[in-house]
Amino acid sequence: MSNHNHDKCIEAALIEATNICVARNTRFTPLRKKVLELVWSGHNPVTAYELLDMLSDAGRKRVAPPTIYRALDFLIEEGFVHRLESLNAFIGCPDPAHKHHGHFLICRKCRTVTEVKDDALQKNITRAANDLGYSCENNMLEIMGLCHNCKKHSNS
Amino acid sequence: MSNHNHDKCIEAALIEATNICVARNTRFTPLRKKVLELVWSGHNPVTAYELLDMLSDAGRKRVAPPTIYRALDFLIEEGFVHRLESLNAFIGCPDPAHKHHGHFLICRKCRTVTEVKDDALQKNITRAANDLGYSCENNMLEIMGLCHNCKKHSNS
DNA sequence: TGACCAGAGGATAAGTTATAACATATCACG
DNA sequence: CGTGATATGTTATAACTTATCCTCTGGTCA
Ligand SMILES: [Zn+2]
Ligand SMILES: [Zn+2]
Ligand SMILES: [Zn+2]
Ligand SMILES: [Zn+2]
Repeated sequence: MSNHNHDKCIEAALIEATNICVARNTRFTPLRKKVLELVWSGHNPVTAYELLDMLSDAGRKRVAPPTIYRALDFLIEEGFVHRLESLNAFIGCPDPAHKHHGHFLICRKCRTVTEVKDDALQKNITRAANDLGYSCENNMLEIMGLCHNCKKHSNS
Repeated sequence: MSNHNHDKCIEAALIEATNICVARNTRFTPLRKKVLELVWSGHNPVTAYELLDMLSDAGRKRVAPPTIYRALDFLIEEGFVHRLESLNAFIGCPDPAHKHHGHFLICRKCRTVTEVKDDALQKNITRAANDLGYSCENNMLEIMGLCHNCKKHSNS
């Protein structure tokens, strides 16, 4: 992710989410919008409690966990956010318009997360399930390693 | 998994673990053995606290969470047990002799879990990571759906 | 207009999962 | 034995998630 203008990422995510909610006639309330914006504060996963703190810092009076979890439920339901199971954390989806399962690359050093978009891989996964008699309704893939950047600059 | 003699599964898992620990010169203590046996009580995932209850029921005086978590750490480290991230639960590995990452099929109805052993799939995953500049040190794939049996007998 | 209803979100509490920190027991080995 | 390393016990608490109840608001439709 290096040094890009991240404001653009945030803005684009918010605009796309807004459009999708209009199209679906779902309610993109100020709270939900704010939480999505906070999720997009970086290309790193954030936990529910980090969001809680961020939201509380942002002028509002201290909010309680259910507030965050409800907003996240909505955002996940709409496909704006994915949950990273191995981290108990959340990350914005760069392509919420197309329904898909979450496949992620996670850098163990800098914690940058990149979403994998690979149709061949998804087909391969579905086939593997079918081969063993299972249907594939949902699947998650989380790959832990070092990102390009951290590989270069590090010896571990 | 249907109706097999599950005692054989348990016995085989314990024997193999014993052999591996002898070969590696690691300590397969009574506690660790007991926990592995409990993990293998079925082909379904068990949570740490379920293990805690089982262990406590099994005559011993009530044990505390760290006891279970430490035993699980060991069993996972040795490859006898995998952790299912999406369920916060644990399951025995049918092939601990060969190092591999955990790829699972999980039936959302009966909770049976089947481990996928598919080298082509693993290669595909590693390639997908490399394509995006990441190394793949570790990865987990969890596929949720219906097993063969539940597909037949159900309408949902 | 005003009764009604559904959904969002605030407040409180509790349930579930996991670890920190420290004490003690057991084992391997000289 | 004595010593260090590893394993287990004990207590407390952190971290994550959900249930429940209640109020408010905005829309629907006699
Ligand atoms: Zn996505
Ligand atoms: Zn990195
Ligand atoms: Zn395995
Ligand atoms: Zn099933």
